[in-house]
Amino acid sequence: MTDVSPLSRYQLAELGALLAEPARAAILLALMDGTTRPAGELARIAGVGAATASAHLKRLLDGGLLGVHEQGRHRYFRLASDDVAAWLEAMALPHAARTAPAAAARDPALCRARTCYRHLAGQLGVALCEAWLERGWLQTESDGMCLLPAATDALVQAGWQAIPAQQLLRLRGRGCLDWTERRLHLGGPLGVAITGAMIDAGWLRRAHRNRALLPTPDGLRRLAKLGVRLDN
Amino acid sequence: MTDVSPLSRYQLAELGALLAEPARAAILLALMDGTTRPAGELARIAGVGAATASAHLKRLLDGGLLGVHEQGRHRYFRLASDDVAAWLEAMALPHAARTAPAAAARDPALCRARTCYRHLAGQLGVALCEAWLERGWLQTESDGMCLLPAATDALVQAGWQAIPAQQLLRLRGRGCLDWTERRLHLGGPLGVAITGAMIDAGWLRRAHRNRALLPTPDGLRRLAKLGVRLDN
DNA sequence: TAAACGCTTCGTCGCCCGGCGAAGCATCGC
DNA sequence: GCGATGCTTCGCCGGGCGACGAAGCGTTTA
Repeated sequence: MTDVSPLSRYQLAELGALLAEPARAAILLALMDGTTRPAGELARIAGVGAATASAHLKRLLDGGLLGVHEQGRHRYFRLASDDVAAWLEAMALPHAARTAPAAAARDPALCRARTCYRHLAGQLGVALCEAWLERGWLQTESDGMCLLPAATDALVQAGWQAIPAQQLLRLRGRGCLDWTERRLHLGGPLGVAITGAMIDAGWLRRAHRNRALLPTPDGLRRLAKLGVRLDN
Repeated sequence: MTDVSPLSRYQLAELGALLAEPARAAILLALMDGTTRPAGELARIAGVGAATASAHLKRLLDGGLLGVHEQGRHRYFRLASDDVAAWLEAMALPHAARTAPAAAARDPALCRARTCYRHLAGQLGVALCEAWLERGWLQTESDGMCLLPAATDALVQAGWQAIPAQQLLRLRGRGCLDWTERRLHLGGPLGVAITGAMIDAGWLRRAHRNRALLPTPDGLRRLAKLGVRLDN
């Protein structure tokens, strides 16, 4: 059979094989929050020895899923890009289809708002993306999205002061498929910048146990001013 | 480490393992066009013996990626759902990021329009979805999308007669992430119905070698009437 | 300079699993 | 009813790979 598919059986199998080991899966999941961790810590998280972890990390590196930053005798690993994070999120789709109600019941906070890599996802992430598109604050371009001045004006009016408007307008965003909502939310450098600033400003608070983000009462008020509301 | 992630390391590894074998990957890719094929044919496509293929099919079935329809001494396999097809498309993302320009150069037709499972994807699919959302013909709901009467009126006016308007209005659609465009196109039963009817009506023609869809001159005219234009 | 540390490489072991042929079990056709 | 056909199950073999300990290498600390 001639494979003219954009992804050949071998490439697909190769990608699958990278995930097919619990130790490697654990490493990737640990880096999903955008953190950068040394090899030793990842070995401990994965529950394997240093030698084994080193082999896994080399394989993930060669496979293009991880990036590395060498510093002295340490090697710090991170996900190669936002794309990889979005891709890992998307991996959860078949699983989510089967267990979505159960998962929602088990951890509603995670469905309401969480980090996807380093940007905002969940109901709140989707609501923000759609509301701003609706209002014309966010514009889809050929590849990605960008903010318009109307948006930065509104942000400043809502008490935003973390990042200068000029800088925000230069950042590019990108749609990222949300596995619980099955709709797009705002990722890319723009999404990361906005989310990080909202956390710093106390609009959102990181949960300790997982990737959930907890909106503060003040944050909810300010977000509502920006047209972003949670349904329930 | 406590895994409170919605997808545990073991679940992620299990999903990866399902793809990690070229034979299984070939089976899944062969079913990506929405076809239903008997075990023997899939064995031939995968290039393995009947016994081996049977084991692979059982595993994919247990993993929830395939569905089966028994008829006499034949067993016909298909992808379990549109979700699985969308998920497989999404698997191509890290690969597409690396080779997107090359792939586009190699097969521009595939990027312009193709089937994703059984619905329209590529530039044309994204253009259709966005144009109809823009015009208010397509409405996003809590889970999915649906067509509004304004859309069916326009379809009839453009010469559409394949499916009665009443029936179209009842079908549900769903956003499906496009791996070349990184934006949503219209999938789900609604997307499947519209795409199938467009092919039947001669607006689009299936390519022989791959999943590309070739718009006919007549089809392009009618699509333009419906607000759907290809950029280039 | 020596010892401690973080990580990788090497060598080895053991298990998992993909491959096949043979046999078994249905169904279809003559 | 009998053989052909499609598929599954069973048993076996072999290769691949994940696990670890030991050794090696470079960096940091004392």
